[in-house]
Order: sequence, then structure tokens, then C-alpha cells
Amino acid sequence: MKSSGQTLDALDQSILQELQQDSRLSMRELGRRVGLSAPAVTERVRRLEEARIVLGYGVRVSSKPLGRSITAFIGVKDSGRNDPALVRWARERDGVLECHSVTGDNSCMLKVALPDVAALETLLGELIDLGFTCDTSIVLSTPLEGKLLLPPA
Amino acid sequence: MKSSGQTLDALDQSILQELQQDSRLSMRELGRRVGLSAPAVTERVRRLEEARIVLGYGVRVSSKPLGRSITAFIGVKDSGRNDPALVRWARERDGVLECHSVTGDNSCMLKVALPDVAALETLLGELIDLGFTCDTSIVLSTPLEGKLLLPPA
DNA sequence: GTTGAAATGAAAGTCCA
DNA sequence: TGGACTTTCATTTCAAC
Repeated sequence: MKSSGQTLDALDQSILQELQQDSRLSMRELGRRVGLSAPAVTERVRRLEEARIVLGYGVRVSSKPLGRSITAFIGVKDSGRNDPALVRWARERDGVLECHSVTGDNSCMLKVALPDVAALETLLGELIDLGFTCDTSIVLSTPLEGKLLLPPA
Repeated sequence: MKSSGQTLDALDQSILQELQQDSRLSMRELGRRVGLSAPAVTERVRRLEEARIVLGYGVRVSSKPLGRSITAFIGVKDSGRNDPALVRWARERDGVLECHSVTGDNSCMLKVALPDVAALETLLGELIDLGFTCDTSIVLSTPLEGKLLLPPA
């Protein structure tokens, strides 16, 4: 390893950018796009994985064709203490995509995708029954999503 | 198309589940895991893409090795009208990952990843200078993320 | 959806700067 | 040491069933 710090040069950034756009690129094509040979780019990708900068490769799934017309963020306030019951519920509950423990007025921030407002109402009812207070923001549009994370300048 | 509704059978769901976990699987290996031949699974994936259920393939990048220790949600309230300036700013501003237009108290919900609290303070200062009011929730931990979206029962 | 053949891409070892 | 070439092997793709 040339240095202990995980510094990304312009090539690594280009590689991440291309993979972010399409992670199913062949190494040959990826190399062509960033100006490297296939073995060279393969080695760089391997190092990015080894350094745990690249955690894995996933698929972007649209929620609407799956019958999930409504996306919402729900700020959840529990009754004073951090409740592991919420996490267990979120893990099992269909439609809950993310659960973040946060600072501020709410203890947790949920991201959900549901078929309609009725389903959202049902879900909020469950949270209230569990003793939580909810602050719901329905997503109207998403002008920005999936932007690549690059090292600070 | 056998039906106008985009209904996913158990095989499609298995395919999405496997691709969600690792989108760089070979079609042969993917087929082996879901119990299909390579051409069959290739055709199913092609249909999922065509139906815009699969939007693309991306890479999961860890923010911490890139020097992004802080993730936060920022509820942004503008001065009455929906401001396209915020979207333009969010698109250009380093560290802003998502921007959703939402209902409720805030007009937009941002997700950001930054090196430290100082960078967060700087970013919030920019928003205030632009005339926005911010409600910030710093992410302490993320017990749930990247859960697969399946059709409602 | 499956099987088999031809073309394409990936991986490993070797050589060179 | 890190990148480029070549061979070998796996994978994709197309055709026929």
C-alpha cells in the first residue's frame, strides 16, 4: 500500500462515477471510459472494495411500477428513551425503507414507500399505537437523488 | 405483454432480491440462485428493465472512508414559494445527496453527507443566506437501510 | 424455458517501464 | 512497484428445440 490514508485520485473518482451510473459495466468498458487497461482498472476496483470504500453493488428499483405511489419521510418521537421496538417494527413492517436514529426533535427518521394515503394512514396508526408521535412529510417530487459522494476538496 | 398490470411473480422477486444484494452477479450465477437458466433469467431482467421497475445499477459507497463522517437530514422552509434556486444549489453543492419536495412544515427535505460539523455549519449558513429556514437532524446511526421494495400483498 | 455453439469478456501469469 | 500483454477459462448471446 502506497499510503495508509485512503486518498482517491482523479482516476478512482472517475471509476466510482462510472460505476455509480452503471455498476454492470465490464472491466474492459470501464477501463476504456476512464482511460485505463482492463487489468489496471480491475485492480483499482479491487482496492476500492478492499478499502471498504465500495461496499457493494445494488439495483435501483422504481417504487411506482410496484404499486408504491407514495413516498414519505416520517419523523418519529418516542416517549423519552430510544426504543428498540421501533427498529424491530421498522425491520418487519412492509414499506419501511430506511430507519435512522437522529438528533433533534425526533428520535428517528423513517423513509417509507406505500401504495396510497390509506396505507400511510394505517402505518401511522400503528406507530401511534406503539406510543410514538409522528411528523409526516409526503414526497411530492425528487429533483435530486443518488448523487455520487466524492472526497471533500 | 401477457397483462397490462406489472405483476411480479416469486421468481422476479427472487431476482430483484439477489440483484439488490449484488448487482454484479453473472446471469449464469443469478440463474443458478433463482433456479433458472442463464438465457431465461437474462430475459426476465430485460423485462424488468423495460418495465422501468429496474431503473439502473449502482454502487454502494461508504461515506466514512471518503471523509464524510456526518450524515444529516435537513428540512428546508423557503419564504413561501417553491424556489428552483434551492434545487440548483442542491445539485451543485458538494455533499448534498438528495433533495425531495415535500408536504408539511418544510418545503424540501435534503439528505447531506459532510466531513464534520464545521462543514455542516457552513452548509447551513449558505442555506440561511439564500433565505431558507432549516431544521437539521444529524444521523446518529442507521439500523435499517436498503431494504428491498416488494409489491404490496 | 432449455440446451448447445460461437463470440465476447474476465482472470492469472508474464514481461516491461 | 504498477501497468500492459497473452493465454486460458468463464460468461454472454444466438439459434434450434
